[in-house]
Amino acid sequence: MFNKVLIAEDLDSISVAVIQALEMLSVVEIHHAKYCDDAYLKIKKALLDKVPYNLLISDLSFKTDHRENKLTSGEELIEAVKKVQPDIKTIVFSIEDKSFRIKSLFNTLGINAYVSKGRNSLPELQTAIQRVYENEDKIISNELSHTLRGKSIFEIEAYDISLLKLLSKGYILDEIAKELKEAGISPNGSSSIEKRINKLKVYFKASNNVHLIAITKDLGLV
Amino acid sequence: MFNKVLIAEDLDSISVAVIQALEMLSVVEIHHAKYCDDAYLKIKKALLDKVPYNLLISDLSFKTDHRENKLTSGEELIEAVKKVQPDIKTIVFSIEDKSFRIKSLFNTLGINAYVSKGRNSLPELQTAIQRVYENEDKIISNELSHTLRGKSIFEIEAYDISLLKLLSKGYILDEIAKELKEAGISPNGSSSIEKRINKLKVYFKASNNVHLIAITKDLGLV
DNA sequence: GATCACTTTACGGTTTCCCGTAAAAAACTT
DNA sequence: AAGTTTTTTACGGGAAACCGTAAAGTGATC
Repeated sequence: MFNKVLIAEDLDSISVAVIQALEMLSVVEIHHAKYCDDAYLKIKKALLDKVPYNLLISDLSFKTDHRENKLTSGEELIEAVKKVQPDIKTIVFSIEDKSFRIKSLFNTLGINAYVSKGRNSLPELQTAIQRVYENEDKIISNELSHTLRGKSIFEIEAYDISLLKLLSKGYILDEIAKELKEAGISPNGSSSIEKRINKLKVYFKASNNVHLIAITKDLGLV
Repeated sequence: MFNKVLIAEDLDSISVAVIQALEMLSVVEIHHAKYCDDAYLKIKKALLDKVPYNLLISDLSFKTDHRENKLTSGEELIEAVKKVQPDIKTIVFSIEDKSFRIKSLFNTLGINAYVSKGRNSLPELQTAIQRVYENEDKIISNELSHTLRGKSIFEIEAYDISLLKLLSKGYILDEIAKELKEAGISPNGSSSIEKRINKLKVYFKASNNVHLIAITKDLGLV
């Protein structure tokens, strides 16, 4: 089993449970950080001292408070950590359950497992740790695996997300067109953008732009 | 100390920690429900058996899954519980930190304490339980008390929330007017509604309706 | 009950959204 | 290379949002 594990989790109510779960797996060294910055520093320090961590278990969202932090999310933390220690194993333990976001965690960050906080997540987390230790990869906890399978024909792409983001910032069509042109993204004619937004409205069964943003906000796409 | 306490919390990672915290306060009977419906049934059953709960500690948001549930949120649960057992003490333990929503919990549901899940929430939860036991009321955990003080001049009322809710459902002005008339809420002239939405746009610095909904969604108002 | 302050509603003009159609451009086929 | 399909862009008309102003209603005060 892993002998040195770091947990990045802000909620104390969750971290105590995770620590307990790790103890049951007889991990000897279990460390915990409440802020991403702290977690990053611990990993760098351990690396310098030649006693690096084998595994990082991280949440995605961290509450903001009085403290100024460079790294504010699990994504940022993992990205930064992988730069200094590419061989570290990573498990994301988060409440997030939107397939779009989880997929991108595997693809862009190369995490080893994703466990969704839920009604039976502690055992799932334990088996995920076990399987990652045995060098398995791309592990998704039970509760989620079904939602990730049922994929829709119409795949939401990064382009659609940018449109939704710009819309949610209050931009009007012409402004979005201008923005995309400057960013070198195409299609960028206001008519095409209009059409694409229309597709999104059909797909999400939204009756207008306001409705569309409300729905996609709920889904965590923006 | 309370001798019979019910915890309504879906995440197992959190409930084990809360149970532990209660044990430290030497609560003898600690029960736990992962679904609002289960919690409600437990409370009703205990009441019938003449061994009622003294305290309910509830989360606000519960994940949805395959199971069909009547009660889907902590608010609904507390409202239902208070109808069958008005004297029960209630503490909300949630990640929510929007002053508007917390205020309404005290005012409309009459909860006894609110503890925000955070970096030091377990001790805060313990003292809250202690103080509720000593018949103190309207307790707000440390981390939040400051944010609730700094109040704005323009108070967002329930009326505004309904407008935003209807907007986010994709309703157009005339439809909103119609809806409000049927619900007996006034003002309900489309012009007044327009003006009110305009005030909200100024207040939230939104450039149009889409932007407004994006912002208020982020704030958790809708 | 007349005056004043404030709220609610009505109305009109401009802008943007919404939606269909069609032209232009690009990509693909043979 | 010519034809076909698909994607992108352009255009136009009607609906809704946007924004200012004016009228009608409401309530408090004296």
